[in-house]
Amino acid sequence: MQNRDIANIFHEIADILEMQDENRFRIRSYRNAAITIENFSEDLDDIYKKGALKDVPGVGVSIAEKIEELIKTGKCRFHQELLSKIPHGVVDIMRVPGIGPKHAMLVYKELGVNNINRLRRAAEAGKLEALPGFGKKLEEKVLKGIEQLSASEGKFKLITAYSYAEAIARQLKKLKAVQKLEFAGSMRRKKELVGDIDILVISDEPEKVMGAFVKIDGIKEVLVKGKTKSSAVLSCGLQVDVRVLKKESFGAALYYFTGSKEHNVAVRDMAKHAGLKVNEYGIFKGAKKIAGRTEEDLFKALGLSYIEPELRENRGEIQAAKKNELPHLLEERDLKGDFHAHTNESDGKNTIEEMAEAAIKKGYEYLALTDHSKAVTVARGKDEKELLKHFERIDKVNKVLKGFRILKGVEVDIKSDGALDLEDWFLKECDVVVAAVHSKFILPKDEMTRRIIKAVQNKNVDIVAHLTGRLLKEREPYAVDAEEIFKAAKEFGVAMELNSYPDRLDLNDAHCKLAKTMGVKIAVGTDSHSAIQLDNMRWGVYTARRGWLEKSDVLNTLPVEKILKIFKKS
DNA sequence: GCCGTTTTCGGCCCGACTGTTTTCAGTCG
Repeated sequence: MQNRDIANIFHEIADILEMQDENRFRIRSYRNAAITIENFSEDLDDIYKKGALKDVPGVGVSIAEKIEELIKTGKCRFHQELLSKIPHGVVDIMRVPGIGPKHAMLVYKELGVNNINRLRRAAEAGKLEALPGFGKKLEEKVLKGIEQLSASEGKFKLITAYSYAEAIARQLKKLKAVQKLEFAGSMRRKKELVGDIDILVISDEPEKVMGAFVKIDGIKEVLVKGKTKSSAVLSCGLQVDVRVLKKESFGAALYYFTGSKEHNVAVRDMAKHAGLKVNEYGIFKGAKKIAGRTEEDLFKALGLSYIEPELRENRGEIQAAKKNELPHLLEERDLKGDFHAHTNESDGKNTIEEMAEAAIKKGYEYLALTDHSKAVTVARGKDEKELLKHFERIDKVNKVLKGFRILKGVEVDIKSDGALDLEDWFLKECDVVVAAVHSKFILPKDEMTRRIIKAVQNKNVDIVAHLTGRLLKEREPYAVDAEEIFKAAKEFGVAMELNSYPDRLDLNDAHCKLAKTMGVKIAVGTDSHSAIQLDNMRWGVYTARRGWLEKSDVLNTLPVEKILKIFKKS
């Protein structure tokens, strides 16, 4: 049973308890546990075997027992009992915007509505209007909500959200009334997938900003329009929230609306114990406001060092900030090169020269060209002989480049038994060997893990690329024991790639943090298939930052001589 | 149901907007 499945069950337990109007703190416990589990990089299965379930934050006696039951039997009696009272479909109803636990329970009890389809029929028949607490407007809202639900199902890749958000920001910034504009929310925290765009604006004329926002290009429907807050849905299904604030409280609002919710709750809890109140207008000691203008002021007032947005997930950053032990996060300008790029030799678009030129423009000292090996036929992979010829061409280009070096590399395929697709004598000739899986994604976890570890053990391998093979919103990660592979990587001095391709971001943030604590070096690479894609490094750096990585954790912050020494074949 | 530099019991974040209501409950972030 995967972490994801266990988390889903705890979410559902929380949902049902909510509908039953249970103690809200009990509900929160299940919710917290679910959130922790879905973000956990280690498999609960393994933690259970180590007997360490209760070390997981938010997991106590009761939840640990349920996890054990789920791992052993695949089921949880408590969950089943709850479901016998309130079926799946009723819980689903709460996904309709505007419908919460109270309304969902009401329509189930009064009208027997037990799924979204029936809810729609009931609304269309005008049956909701008559219910206590409902009315004509709420009924209309439900119908709209159901429509919206199917349109906006799922989240958006960070890169997609950015492209929409930046377009909206450009339009809003044209207004004189807009003095300052910032993105907040999960987008500012650089989560790989985001559910909506949060925009904060400083203005003394909020009506003008609200008025202009709801008329912006690309808006399909306005959901809420208030004095200082409006929400709208774009035709792509992405929701945009805009809030207008005064200068004096902008820092507090930016902090508040950046989240995460879990981080905010923990910080406000801490502040409360210190006799302070934190809200989106500032920090208050009694009635007196002691901070609010900037985020820096806020952290100071809270006795914390500044926490970068990417870290605000309540994963230990608050404790670290108290002790002034936060990491100094990686920045894009720390990077001196890129270890993963393709040319038109295999499935890339550009030539050796064009790729080098683009890397030089980025200010890099080196770029590894790592075309595919022969087994990856769809990518026009090459054999040893062909790649040697390719290397000769690279040598020629290198001769005329000054202060820059193209590293001769390959992305060698890891075959299903863990053997490499190219012979050792050839791999020895390479400056950089990147190894990766490109086929048979469906192997059982232990086989896949063994397969990759076997590649790690090959003396010529320097980096393992895109460990889980996931494609965001398209392909699930394949089953693999990251911790075991990191152990091997540490032992054999192999680096793990953080693939910056915006659809991959593989390793993910949790993997990065785990690798760091295990002392495994990370290579941030773009896997570029064209010159322009070298700019994708940005997305990898964001994920690295979310994974607490510092300059010293990342291999391609080193100068080329050191890199060559590290990669030197023995 | 979880948790502990005040605690093993008594706490557990905070405000805007909406709709259905005449003062507030529900939902959302």
